[in-house]
Parts: sequence; C-alpha cells; structure tokens
Amino acid sequence: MIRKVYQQLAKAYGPQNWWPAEDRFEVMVGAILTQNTNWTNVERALDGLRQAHCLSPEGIRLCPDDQLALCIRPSGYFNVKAKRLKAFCSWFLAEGGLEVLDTYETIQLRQKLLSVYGIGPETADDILLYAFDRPVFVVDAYTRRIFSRLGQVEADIGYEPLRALFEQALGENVSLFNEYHALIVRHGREVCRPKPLCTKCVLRRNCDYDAGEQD
DNA sequence: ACCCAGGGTCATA
DNA sequence: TATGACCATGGG
Repeated sequence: MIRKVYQQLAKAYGPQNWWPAEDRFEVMVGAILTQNTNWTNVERALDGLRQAHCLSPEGIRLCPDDQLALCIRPSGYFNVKAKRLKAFCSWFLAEGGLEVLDTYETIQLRQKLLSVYGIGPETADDILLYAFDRPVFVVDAYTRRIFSRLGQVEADIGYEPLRALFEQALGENVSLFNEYHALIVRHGREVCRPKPLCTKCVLRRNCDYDAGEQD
C-alpha cells in the first residue's frame, strides 16, 4: 500500500528535487524556519539572513537577537525561531561542525539533534534526511492526514509509530525517502486539504472526502 | 473576515 | 501522559 501510493504520486507529480537549498547548513536553517510555516515565507527569511551576511553558523551566533528576529520576520514566530537558530548554531559549532557530525551513527545523531532546543522529531528528521543523507523517513501532518483518509492509520497515530510504518515498508532507502516525503507535501498542499473539497485526487478515483466523513 | 502553512515548548491537571 | 496556550507572518 505504502509503495503503491508512492508510485501513484510519483507518476502524478514527477520529480520534486528536494531539498531546495544551496548547501547543507542552509538545509538545517530552513528546517527550523519552516516549522508550521509555508516555504515561500521561509525563502524570504533565508534571503533576509543572506543580505545580513548571517546565513552561516558564526553569522547567526554573533547576530544580536533582535536583529536576527528582524531578518527572519517573514517566516513567522520570529522571536522563538531566532532563539532556536541560535541554540542550534551554538550546538552545531560546539559539536565541531559537519566534519565531526558526519562521523556519528544515525541513531546517535538523531538523539543529539532532539536534545537541541527547538528541534523536535520532524525537524530532526528533515535534517537527518536532507542534510546528512541518513535513511530516516520524515513524517508530517500531511503524512498523517493522507494516510488516515486512505484508511491506513488512525488519525491520531503518533510520530514514531507512523515513521516506523514507513521505514519498515520501504526499507532503508535515502533517495526514496527523500522523494516520497516531498511528494506527500506536494499532494497535501495542493490536493489533500484539511477542509475538504478534494478534487483531482490521484490516490482514489473519486475522492469523495467531505466534512461528514471520518477523518 | 477566516483558514492554512513542510512544529515545538511549556504550564497545567 | 495528555490536552491547551502560545508563538506570528503572508497567501488564498
């Protein structure tokens, strides 16, 4: 089922070419900035950081809180996210940067990321998959919504159980995880909306989902 | 005007 | 451990 849905999405939408970023550090910053925020606003925030010459670990760490918040203002939650970026960069530099982080096993690296303020399961997994090329499947609200509507999981299934489900079904395959999560975001954003009106759903011939149906 | 977006933390019961 | 409040901008 999980593999079949991937085939359908891949055929319907084609290659997604994720993650949109110039380097690995930008992927990590983007992963924090995109929390509960759409990507176009994140790009504005990334541009703000670039123009202030703050799109680097040292740049962010040395940038005053209020100035940093101003740079990333368009991505929303700018005060919290400024703190989160600083916490992340302090950790990143203290760890010794990519050179050192690349040497850790995936499980260890995941635990380290989760210990950083502002980095929860999804953000950690975004970073692991898209910045470190580790075989970790990224679960998000779209994943839960799409597969609960398909009747595959309960609407309130936890993050880890859902991640385990995908990883077991797909095996450790970085490029597949990469593409699949991107396709889920694409389909969730454009078609599988919270408040129905699901037209042109490629996963069912007639996507008759509406408010009356169980989520 | 309302809903949504590529979540996470913290206080409370 | 399980909800709820809170964070905040920009597009549809």
